[in-house]
Amino acid sequence: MTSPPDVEQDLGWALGTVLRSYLRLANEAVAGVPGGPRGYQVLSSAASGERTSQLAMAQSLGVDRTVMTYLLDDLEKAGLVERKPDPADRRARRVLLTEAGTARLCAAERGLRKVEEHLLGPLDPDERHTLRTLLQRVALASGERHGTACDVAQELEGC
Amino acid sequence: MTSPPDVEQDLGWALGTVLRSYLRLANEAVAGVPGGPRGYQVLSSAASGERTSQLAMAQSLGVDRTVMTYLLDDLEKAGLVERKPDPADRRARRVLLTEAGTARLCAAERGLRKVEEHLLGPLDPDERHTLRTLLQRVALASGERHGTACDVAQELEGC
DNA sequence: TCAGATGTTCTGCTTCACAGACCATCGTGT
DNA sequence: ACACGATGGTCTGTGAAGCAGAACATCTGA
Repeated sequence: MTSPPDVEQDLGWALGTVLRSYLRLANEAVAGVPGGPRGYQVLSSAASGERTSQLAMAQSLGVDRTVMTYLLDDLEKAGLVERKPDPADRRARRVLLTEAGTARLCAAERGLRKVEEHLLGPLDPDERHTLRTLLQRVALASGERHGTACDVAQELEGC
Repeated sequence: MTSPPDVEQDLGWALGTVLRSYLRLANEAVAGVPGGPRGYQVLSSAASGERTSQLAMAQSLGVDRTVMTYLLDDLEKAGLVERKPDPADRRARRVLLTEAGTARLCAAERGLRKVEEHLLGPLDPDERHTLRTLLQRVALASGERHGTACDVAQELEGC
C-alpha cells in the first residue's frame, strides 16, 4: 500500500479553502463597493495609474473583458470611477478614480488589511510575511507565462 | 501621500491568481474525472475513509450539499464511486471508491503533482515546502472556525 | 488606401450555485 | 409507544454569472 494522500495535502484544496474564507470575510469588508472584492481590485488597479486600459486591467485581474465592462458600469454608476477617452488611442478608455472612489478604496483597504491579518492569525509575523512573499512570487510568475502551459501538457502525456 | 498599495500586494489577488493558474492546468490533468478538480477532491476525500458521509465531505470541500448530490451522481455514473447505505444511520450514504475510482484517483494525483510542481516552479524546494505548509495551516485553521467570523465583523465596525 | 489587428460594447446562450420544499430517518423527551 | 424537532439526502425553480460571438470604432502596417 502507498501512503494515504489526504485531500488536505492537495495544494488546490488549500488554495481553495483559504480563498473561500478570505472571500467570505472580504465581502463584508468591502461592502459598499459594487462588484465586491473584484470591484475593489478594479479600483486598486486603476489607482496605481499603470494599466488603466480596461483590457489590461481585465487581464491582470483575470476577468473576461466583457465582465470588466459591466463591472466598470456599476463602479461608474456609483460615482467611484470615470471613463475618460484615451488621448493616445481613441479606441481605449482610461479608467480614473474619482475622489469618492479614492476614499472608498482607502476604506476598503483598511478593512481588507484586518481581514488578511485575521485570516493569517494562526501564523506568527515572520511566517505571515513569508507566506505573502512566496504567494506573490508564484502569482506574478504564473501571470507572466500564460502561454507556457503547453510544456506541462506535454509532461502529462506520459501518465 | 501614502504609499501606493498596488493590487499585487493584495492577498486576495495573489490567492485568486494562483488558484486560477492552478485550475487552468488542473482541469487538463484530471481530464476524465467528472466534475473536474472538484470531482478529484471528492474522490480523494472518499478514499481517506473518514468523512465518507456526503454532508461531511461537502463541508470539508466547501461545496453546497445540493451540489454534492449531482457531483456524486456523475462520479457514480462514471463507475468511480458507489453509494452504500450507512448501516449505522439509514439516512446517510457511505461514499466508497470502486477499483476504477481508485485507479483514476492515482492517475489524477500523479498529474496534479506535476501541475503543482510546475506552478511552484519559481520557488526552490525549501520554499515550496514552506509555502505548502503555511497554506495548509491557514486552510485548516480557517476551516475549523467557521462561526468565528463575527469578531472580525466587530473590528470592521470601527472603520 | 486597404487589410488585418485591437479595444470596447452588446446579445444570446449555457452553466451553475443557491434557496426552498420534500421525504426518510434519527434522537430525545414524555 | 408516540410525538416532536433535528439531520442527511434529493429535487425543483430561479436568478446570477460568465463566455462565445458579432458588431463597431479605431489603430497599424503594407
